[in-house]
Amino acid sequence: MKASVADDAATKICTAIARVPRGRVCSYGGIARVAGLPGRARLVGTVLRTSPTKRELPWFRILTASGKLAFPEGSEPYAEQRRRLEAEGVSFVNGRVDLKRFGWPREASLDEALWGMGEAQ
DNA sequence: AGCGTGACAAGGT
DNA sequence: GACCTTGCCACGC
Repeated sequence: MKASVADDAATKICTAIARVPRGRVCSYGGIARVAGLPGRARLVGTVLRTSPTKRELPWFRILTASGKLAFPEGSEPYAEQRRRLEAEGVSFVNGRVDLKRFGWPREASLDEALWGMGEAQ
């Protein structure tokens, strides 16, 4: 099978996504940072879009830095993601999630998250 | 090999 | 906040 997305990077990204706790969310850029790939938010999107293993990941806990879902409002994917998030307690206000409240990692535990990945500078 | 596209983000207006 | 512009870079054609 084709490794597509720089295999290595994809693995790191998937690992990072898998770490987002239930009832919490993380931005694409946040996942990229935790994965040790700062500035590569789009790569996270590419992985989720192309990776066949996404079924096993909490892909619905990933959203944009502004707290909005990446899918167009009204689309089926949007509905499913929002349904899954609300099912685990993540609330929406005006179509967006308050990252200060449901975001992960929290500022205080960012270091810990990076250490866990063994990617801290 | 070149080019448009995209499940993004940060900075400026 | 909303909108634009620029940076990013893997993918497909």
